[in-house]
Amino acid sequence: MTGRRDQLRASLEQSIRDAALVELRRSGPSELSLREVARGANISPSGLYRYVEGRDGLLELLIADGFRRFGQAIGEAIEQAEPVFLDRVIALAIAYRQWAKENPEQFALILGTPVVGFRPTPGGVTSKAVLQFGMPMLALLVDAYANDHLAPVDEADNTIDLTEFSPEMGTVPAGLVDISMRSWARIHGVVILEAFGHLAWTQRSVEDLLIAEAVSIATSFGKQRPVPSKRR
Amino acid sequence: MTGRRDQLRASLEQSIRDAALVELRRSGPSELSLREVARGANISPSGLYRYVEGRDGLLELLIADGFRRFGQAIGEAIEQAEPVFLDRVIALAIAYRQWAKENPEQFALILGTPVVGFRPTPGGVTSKAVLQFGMPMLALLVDAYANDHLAPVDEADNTIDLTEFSPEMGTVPAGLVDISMRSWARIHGVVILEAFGHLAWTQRSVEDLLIAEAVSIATSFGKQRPVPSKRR
DNA sequence: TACAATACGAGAACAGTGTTCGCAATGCAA
DNA sequence: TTGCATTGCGAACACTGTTCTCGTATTGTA
Repeated sequence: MTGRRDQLRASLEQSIRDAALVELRRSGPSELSLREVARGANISPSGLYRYVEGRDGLLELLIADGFRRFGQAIGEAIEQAEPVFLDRVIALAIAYRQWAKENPEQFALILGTPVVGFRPTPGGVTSKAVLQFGMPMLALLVDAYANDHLAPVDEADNTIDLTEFSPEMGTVPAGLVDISMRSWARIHGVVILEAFGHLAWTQRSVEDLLIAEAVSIATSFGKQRPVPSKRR
Repeated sequence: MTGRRDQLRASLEQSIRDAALVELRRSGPSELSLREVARGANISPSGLYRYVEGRDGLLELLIADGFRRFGQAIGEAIEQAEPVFLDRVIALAIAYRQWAKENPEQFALILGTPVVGFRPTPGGVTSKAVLQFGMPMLALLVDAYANDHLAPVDEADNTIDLTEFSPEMGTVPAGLVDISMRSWARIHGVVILEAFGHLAWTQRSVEDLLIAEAVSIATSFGKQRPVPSKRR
């Protein structure tokens, strides 16, 4: 099982992962060069094909890794925040932006323009990672809903079966999924505009903008409670 | 002025534009092939360089064209809507999504992952086109504000000088620019998530989601007025 | 009209890319 | 030790963007 061959293979797989990440950070998603990765991993270009299914396979590796790390960062940020809906949404938003700023190439790789010719394998590594990514955000809402921190959700609406994606989540009211997607879209909208340089023309603080969005999300969907600083 | 040479040049320039658009629609932004465009325009690859400054120049052409057409589509949609804030925001959102769906490659080109190695020339074609793109959205808010359709905006806040970008707009309260960016981000967030396939896992209607966002934007920033269907 | 200047288009060439194929060497199990 | 699957490599192929050179065609001018 752990013969010499397996050890070498494992170590080389790691080298390739590392070299690919380095190369991604240097060149961006669409310019990622297989030959350059091979050089970084001290292997011939053709030899790379024993470990990776061409360029698309390498990208799938990086995409899965990106979703996994991004989701983990978000999950940790939410858990470390006070167990209050508003605080958690703000923590989520800030963590979302921070990860995007710290990993711009990987952020662009997983949530930017899809690399054409690449379709994630239905049951493959990517699909699983995408769920690991999305679950902390949905769980935040499911938790808040269970703890009665959310404004009433239309339960009469049909429910959505998520067991296929996340067994422990089970079935969830469709309204909750809508809220989740809308909240995600709002945070994502600000972050991706900034990440791709479309807010560069203004001097306004993007962080302030993002926090305003988070507060707005929390007050829109959360139970009304007095906010100490400002009231409108 | 309009000698034979100028005619040929103008016609070939058009051919190149057309061929580039066709090629973009076929292959996507990062795979756009200069040689393929040359083939489509019945010219040699090297001959293309008499008309276009390499691949980046060709992309700048397409980016400028995309921003221009996108902005125009949005502007027309807003003008054709009833001169009511809510209606106009909904029209904006729907037009935004529709253009993205009808021009997916160009949408990805102008608002997706930036093509690395490409930086828009400061005073060049692109910068101008970006403004043509953004102005209808900002104008929508400036108009609504002037006509007293908006909730009070903090005027004590400093104002932002836009004469550099748009002479007729002049200086605008910073709060208005913030609202504009936040509104844009909310619509953009939904649309780009859908465009890049991240909402494919759900069966919920993205159009419903988007309209809900538009309504929420209008009620957040607009003057309160009774809404016939639902109240919360 | 004749000429020089300019613009133009094409072809060859270069360095780079992803990918495939066959061949030798190596590790492993029988 | 023998047989076999795994591994890595080099060569090759068809591409790519870009540059350079070299005739040709068009233009403005003398």
